[in-house]
This record gives sequence, structure tokens and C-alpha cells, in this order.
Amino acid sequence: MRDDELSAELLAWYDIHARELPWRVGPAARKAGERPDPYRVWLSEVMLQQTTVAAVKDYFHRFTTLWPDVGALAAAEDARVMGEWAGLGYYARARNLLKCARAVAADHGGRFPDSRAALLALPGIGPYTAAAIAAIAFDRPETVVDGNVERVMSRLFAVETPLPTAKPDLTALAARLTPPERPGDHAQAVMDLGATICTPRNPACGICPWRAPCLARAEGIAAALPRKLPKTPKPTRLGRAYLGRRTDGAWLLERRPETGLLGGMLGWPGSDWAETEPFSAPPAEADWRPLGAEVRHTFTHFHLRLDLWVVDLPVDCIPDRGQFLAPAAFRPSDLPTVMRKAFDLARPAFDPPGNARG
DNA sequence: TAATCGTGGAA
DNA sequence: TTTCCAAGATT
Repeated sequence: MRDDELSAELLAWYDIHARELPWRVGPAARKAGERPDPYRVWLSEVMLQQTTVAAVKDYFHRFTTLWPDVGALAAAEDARVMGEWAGLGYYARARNLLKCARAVAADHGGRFPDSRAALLALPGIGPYTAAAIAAIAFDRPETVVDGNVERVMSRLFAVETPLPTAKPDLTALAARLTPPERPGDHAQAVMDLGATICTPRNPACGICPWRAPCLARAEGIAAALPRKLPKTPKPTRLGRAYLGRRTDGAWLLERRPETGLLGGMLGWPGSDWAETEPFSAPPAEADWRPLGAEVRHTFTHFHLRLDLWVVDLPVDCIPDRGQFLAPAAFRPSDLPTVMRKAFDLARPAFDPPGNARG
């Protein structure tokens, strides 16, 4: 089957089976001339990096409600945006999201550039996202290569070279199939196919529009592709976190450094996290007590066990680290998940604010 | 180049 | 319980 015939089969499938997504203009409306808002395409693509559609939907709705366009987002306060991103993970995305919005506002007149090269120059926009925005929002004939595309191509052409070694070959194969017409719909079609039919574990080959030409299906190895290099095991790191609350109800929190793990996010003061029990001084002089409970959390490349210590602090407390946040200014939902877990565990150890202990 | 960087759901 | 995985980018 010729490349253009493969593309035609896929687009015909997409016309019927396209997923309906909040940031998407479906094939029918697209054919009628409607185009998606580049801002919404960009925002969704950044949120979707290494993140499931299900996890993104609520965040996308909240962000577009709070900040309907790139100018509004560019004008937002850093802490507000980081707080809204909390829980979604990979927080460099949020930091770069703001940098990108401000660059678009300042250097591009508030409009996203429409070429892959110009998009690629913006913060947080890499090869995949640049191609996706160019193709989906501006209908440029660019080829997107995400995890779905890698999987679909590796199966369609029975590429047995493991990832990431195979990536250049898979990219070339994907580029071959990118049609000059409807490149945006084509990009979304390949990803929809990967997400709904050509899934990682149990591909539904029987209802796949590419079941006839698929080489991996013919060889009976579809579910085994793409092959991947073995992953290194995750070590366990230990750490300590201090949850202090002033008697007026204000919590002692700190803004983490811009770079590194949970960079730019709010968190509880504490030790570094290392494979040996790290020494740490409390963020304020007080009679800290061990909570007797620990947070267990797994990051991308290590497991963490976080030992929790708590204390009530006087209203005239001057901390060595961090700052007090009044109850009205503190939303637990602003915390990254590991820090919110700590809060959820420690919160019952504190009396209602203002009440005498007894 | 290889390591770093989150989270939650599914199997 | 553990592993795998999801519309990757950055350094």
C-alpha cells in the first residue's frame, strides 16, 4: 500500500472516530474552515507532555477559565500559576509556560508564531510540541513524533530496534506518511489511533484501519513493540519535613528554588533527600515532635520516605527558613502532591486554630 | 549523551 | 505491591 493510501485510510477512520477533546476542533468543523485557538493548542500540548488526557482535562478547564488568552496568562503572578499547576507534575513545564506566554506577549505581539522553527525557539516548546502546534493550529505539514507515533510506526513497519535508538528511523517513517493536505488532522489521527486502538498492552488490531498493511500484526509481534531498553531500578531516598503552625493558624512554608525537583513550588521546610539519613536543622527553634508517620512517594527516578515533624509556634516566632502563610492565603491544593500528602497526614495533629490545647 | 524531572491509573 | 506508562523538554 502506498504512503498516500495509508494516510487516506487513517483520515477516513479519523473522520468517524476522532476523540472529542476540549482543546480540539473536530474533523467536521475543521473541514468547514474552523481552526483551533493556538493558545489553547499550546496550553493543551504542554499539559499533555508525559501526562494523560484524563489528568489534563480539569487543569485545562481551570487554566482557560482563569486565563482565557496568552496575554492574561502573561500578566498572571508566578505563585498563582504554580499553584494552579500543583498536582500535575513536571513543574518546569509551568515555569516555562509563563516564560513562553511572556515571550509571546512581549516579542510576538501576543500571537503565537506559526512556523515550527519559531515555535521551537520558545521556552518549553521542543521538537514534538513545535510540530504539534504548527500542524494542528496552523495546518503546516509538520510531523509530530510522540510516544503514540513511535508505537504506531514501530508496529506498522515492524521496527524491532529498541527505543530510543529507533527514534530517528521512526521519525522518518512518520514523516513519509504525513500528507500535504490535512496535516493537523493526520497528526491527531495517528495519536488517536495510538491512544484508542494501537495501545501499549492489548492493541485492538481487529478494528484497526491499518490492520491490513501492519507488518507487526502479520508477524504476530504487535503487542511486543516498540521494544525498549531496560530501565534502571529506583533507589529509595530518605528525608525529613517540618510542619509548623503558628497559634494564629499561619503555616510555615517555603518557596523551593527555581531549578531542580519541585522547582518554584511551595513546600514544607526540611532536609535534603538522600539515600542515607540526612541531617537537618529545623526551620525555627521550637520543641518539634515526631509525628510517627511518614510520607511514601515515588518520583520519576527514586522512591522517597519522608519523616514528618510537627510543632505549634508562638505568634512572635521568627523562623530561620521559610515564611508564614495565613490560613486565608494558604490553599493545600497549591502544594505539589508529595507536600500535600505530608499536610494530609499531619493536619489532624493540630488543634483547630485559636483553640486552647487541652 | 544520559540524567533529570511528577503523578495517578491500570495491569 | 510493583511495574509500566502517558500528546517530552532541558541541560
